[in-house]
Amino acid sequence: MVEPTPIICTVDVTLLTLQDDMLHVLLLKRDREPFAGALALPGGYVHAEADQSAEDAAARVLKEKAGIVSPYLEQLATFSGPGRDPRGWSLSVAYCALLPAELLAVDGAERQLRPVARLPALPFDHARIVDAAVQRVRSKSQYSSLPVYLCGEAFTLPRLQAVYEAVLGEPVNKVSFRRKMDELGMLEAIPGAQTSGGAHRPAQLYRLRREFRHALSMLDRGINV
Amino acid sequence: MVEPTPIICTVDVTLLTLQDDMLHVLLLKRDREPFAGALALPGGYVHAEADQSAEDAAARVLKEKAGIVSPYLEQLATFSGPGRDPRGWSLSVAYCALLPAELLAVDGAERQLRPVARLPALPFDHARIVDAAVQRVRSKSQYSSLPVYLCGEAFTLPRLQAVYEAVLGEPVNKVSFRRKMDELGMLEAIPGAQTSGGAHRPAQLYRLRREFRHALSMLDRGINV
DNA sequence: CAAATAGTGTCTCTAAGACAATATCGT
DNA sequence: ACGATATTGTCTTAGAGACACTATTTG
Repeated sequence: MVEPTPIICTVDVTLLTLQDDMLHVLLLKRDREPFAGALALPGGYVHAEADQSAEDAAARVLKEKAGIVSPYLEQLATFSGPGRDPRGWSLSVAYCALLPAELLAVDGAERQLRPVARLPALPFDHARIVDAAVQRVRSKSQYSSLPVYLCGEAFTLPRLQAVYEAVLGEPVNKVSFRRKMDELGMLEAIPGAQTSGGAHRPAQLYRLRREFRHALSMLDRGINV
Repeated sequence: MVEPTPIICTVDVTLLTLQDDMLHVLLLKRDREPFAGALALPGGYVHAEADQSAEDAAARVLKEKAGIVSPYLEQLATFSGPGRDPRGWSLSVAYCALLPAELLAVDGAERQLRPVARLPALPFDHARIVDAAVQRVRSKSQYSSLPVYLCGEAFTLPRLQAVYEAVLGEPVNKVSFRRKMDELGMLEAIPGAQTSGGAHRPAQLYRLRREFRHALSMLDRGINV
């Protein structure tokens, strides 16, 4: 058998963040064909010369096209077929990244955050990719600490709870939430650091324990690939 | 920017089955380079001309190389990099299939079932792929009905429980198991059908309800992509 | 009826949610 | 002291597991 027809190999990254307590996705204005000028997910070719893996390519694309280095980058799924890209039979490895909104610079035209609940029409099969990302994040948030990636370095428990609620789209029980966070043992109170300003009791600030900074706890469900 | 260097696009399928109450994986003797003669996962190029998607390619490979049409075929993850295939920078979309052992014809030399707990050395990164498949199946079995794909058409509850225990590698509570199966409402007793032969009470035979034949219940955890 | 496995009833234990009391701020 | 939000204590409830009992077959 001979080498088959080359296949277009790309990566696409769904970068999710929280704005106004709603999940938003980063969209970039495409600067070349196909779909030049349209808003789309950051994406690009896998470069055999530059990349050591598809994940490397995703990180590179995110850095080059959006100037972002995300601490969380997870492979979602791979989408493929003859019809998803007008250039021909293509295959795209989709990734999902999470970032606190504070670390995200968006300028009006080129980079935009759009709420995932009201997306514009997207080129390729990017709508399906965003759907898969949101579903994955929701699902993992039910049993893992994934939403901490949407908070900054320091956060209060009420704030973290609000983030969980925003991601899950439903209220969570306060007592159970705190019990769970306590059991997980991933957070530590920042000594002496508390919120201030409101006309009410200040809240304790927490941060991820060092051991968990770069290793998200999945409760050993073995879901992550 | 010009089109980048072509990338080798393949699929690999981890077909798991149960033999002697242990998970086994199907390995084929490779008939061409690289690694001709070695045992490896069924795999092959994605054909832009023939396949409508990578999943199609996986189904085709399984059919052509092993003569199998699996009712369950799930995308696992995509593995890529310059070093995993001696032919060059390659990308493989890995799939996981499940099949009852009765439907699997293995001849001594060309096709073999090997226990996942004692795998021979495998070419490429096939060992990692099998690991990912086993992990995924174990994980999903904790909250879904996935193991029914390892049983045949009809099965008893004690048998199904044994399958769960084999997959999970730990005993499961009989009462809870039956309660759960009952709640799920996916099984139905086959009227009048019972096991026979043993010197003991016969067991009721069950089958998947029609609604669930081709739609595995994931308990709405939204894990599947 | 004895042995063996199938199927069920029920108690206990654990985890999650509801509810409400207490704590600590700014005004 | 009052309003507001944070934090904690405890009761209730739902689900999972332990255990033991009943049921049905063959020899």
